[in-house]
Amino acid sequence: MAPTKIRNMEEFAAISGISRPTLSKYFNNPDSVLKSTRQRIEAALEKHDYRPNVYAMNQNRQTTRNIGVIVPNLADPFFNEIGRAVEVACIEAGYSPILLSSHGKPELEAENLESLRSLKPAGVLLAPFGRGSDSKAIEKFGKDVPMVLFDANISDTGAAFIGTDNFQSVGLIVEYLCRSGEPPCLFEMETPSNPNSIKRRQAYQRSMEVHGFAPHIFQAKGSGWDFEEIGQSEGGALIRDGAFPTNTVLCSNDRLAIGMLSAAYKLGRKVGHGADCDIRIAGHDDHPFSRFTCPSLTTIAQDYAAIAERAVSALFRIIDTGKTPPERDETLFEGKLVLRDSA
Amino acid sequence: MAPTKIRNMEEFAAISGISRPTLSKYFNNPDSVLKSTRQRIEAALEKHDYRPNVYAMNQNRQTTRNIGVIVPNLADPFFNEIGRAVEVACIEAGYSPILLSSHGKPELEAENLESLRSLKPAGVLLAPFGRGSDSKAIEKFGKDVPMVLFDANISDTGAAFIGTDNFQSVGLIVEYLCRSGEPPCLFEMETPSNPNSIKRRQAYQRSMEVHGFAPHIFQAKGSGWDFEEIGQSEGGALIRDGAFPTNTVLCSNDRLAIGMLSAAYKLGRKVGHGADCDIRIAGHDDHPFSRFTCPSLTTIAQDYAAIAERAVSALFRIIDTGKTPPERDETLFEGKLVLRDSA
DNA sequence: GGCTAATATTTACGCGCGTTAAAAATAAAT
DNA sequence: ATTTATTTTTAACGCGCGTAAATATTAGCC
Repeated sequence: MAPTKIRNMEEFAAISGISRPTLSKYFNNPDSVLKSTRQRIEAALEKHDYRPNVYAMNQNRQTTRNIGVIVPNLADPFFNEIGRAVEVACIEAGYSPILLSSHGKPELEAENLESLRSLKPAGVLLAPFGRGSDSKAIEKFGKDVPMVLFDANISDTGAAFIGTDNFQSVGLIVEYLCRSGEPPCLFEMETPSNPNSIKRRQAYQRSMEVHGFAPHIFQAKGSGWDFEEIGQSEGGALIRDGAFPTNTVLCSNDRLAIGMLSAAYKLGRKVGHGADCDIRIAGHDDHPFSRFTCPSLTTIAQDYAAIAERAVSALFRIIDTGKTPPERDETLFEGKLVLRDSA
Repeated sequence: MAPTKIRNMEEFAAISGISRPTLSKYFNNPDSVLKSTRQRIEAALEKHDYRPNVYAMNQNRQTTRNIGVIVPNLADPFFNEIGRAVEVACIEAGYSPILLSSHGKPELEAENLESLRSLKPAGVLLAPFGRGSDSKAIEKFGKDVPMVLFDANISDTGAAFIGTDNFQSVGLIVEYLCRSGEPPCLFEMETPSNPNSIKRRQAYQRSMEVHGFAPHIFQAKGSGWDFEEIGQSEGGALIRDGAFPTNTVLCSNDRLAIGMLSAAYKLGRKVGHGADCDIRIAGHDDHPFSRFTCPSLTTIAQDYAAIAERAVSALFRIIDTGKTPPERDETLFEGKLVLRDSA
């Protein structure tokens, strides 16, 4: 905020009385210089408002302080929240996150990886599509750049995977539903784009067996990311036709459930666990809107914060040590049951 | 995808038989070289997979091909959609959009502007908070970098503003509500963070006068971005207490309406325009979820695509001509009435 | 005060590309 | 074929900073 405009580090060195190499060290790591000189630099910084040229900084550096973060779709509140959590964790660690969304298009995922490549990121946090992902491209990328996967796993790809234990979480809600009423049917996509869906289906089947019930799985046609639409049309048709053998439906994710709740309302079916209710509907993910559905949605909350924190720290361990640990870290956090009115 | 790894433009010049300055021209604007040489370059590019170093490219350039896009909150589907539309328009124009979210925190808006500054963007598209924005910082930024505002206006700031005509849109829905039933009350935030809210209040008042009705405005306490929560608690209390003098409520935006619908459901009030309904609720913005609320929400759809296209073209006109037009472009697009079941 | 270890300065080179000016080559026009 | 306009090549410099090596300075500790 001073009258003097500083054009480069040379000038700032002259005006601050600190040598340029020392300044360079400071900007790359403020703690790498003596406390007294750091204070001198920061005092001068206050007065003269100089910022090093980002492009010149990164040009000669083998690795920048950029962290790429790629999620399948920022419009999906789940990825928005977890993306945000990851972003914050990176900033706190002194890195510059670059958050990219593939907007629901798997081909954009590979493109995003390529644009990241030219930014020479120190590491990448990737929530892959799973099915639909160009897994070879991702694997190749992971060999060049430190990469940690989260939310959805691709086996043997990336240095680590952090996600939610679908077997635990689905087991939890199936157990609750069985205990509190009729056993649930499962409603999911026919060709789920997300590998978690597959895990959840398996978990559902296993849990039902454990409780001594026959699993009933209903798969909605259609693909893409319009889950609410599909839940409404396909799920609504199933309700209307009385296709569900029990009065309880577990949806593979909240967005399907939201669509189905909408359909149930239109059909005049009362959803909930009250004596006067026709059907129970539950979801998975604790979508931000599930508190405001009619009725509010019983679901499983994933531990965003823990997943983000762990994914980031796993990545930084690799970046700091400079080598991937021999054993691939696969950490699964537990989901928590969120009881609301719909089931 | 070739075995040879090219390290820099010099090597690529050698291997492709094109001189380095010509390559440099090509990468900055493929159309600036002769068609025949362009084809030669692109043929070589296919074989050898070289990409110029982004950092070295931008280091000496006064202006990059980066376009900064800042929205208040990407978690809000409205900004997500319009941000995405703007992003696509930039890519189509051959620029690299950098989409930043201020995550609902006005102080992050200024920070985002600062981080953009060091990226030397060719231009910036900003959807400001309005109230809460550091309008001086924004104005100052606009003097240094070509900047176009969208969604929310700040007078005399930036080279242009593109948004929705709230007077038209609110007039439209008020007219519909008056014509089809009891005149609407207005439900809004006490201290709206968005200047559109203020415009909508004024538009509501004027429209009610035009139709010969007394305006009834109800303001919810609370601030921040948890509109659904506020709509549910505050709006729900108003319904419960019978505070609304008519049976129709126009919410200042869909997210408030979604919260209010949730509250109405909990209270057992039937929402809609049927004879058996207790209350009508309408919104504004055509939030992606408003099709799936219970009942589906009657609202106003903004023309995202038109706003994005116009904002981007206004910005590029400035960038291309190198100077801001003498007259500040203020374009307002009309909203469209979306009739659904809630009102 | 004297010693050692840590830190800062001086000097100098290189990164990959933008950019310019003059010379050469090519294309377009007559 | 000749002239003219346009494009490409050659050659060379600079950008702002990273980084290395040698030297000078400072800090910490008996």
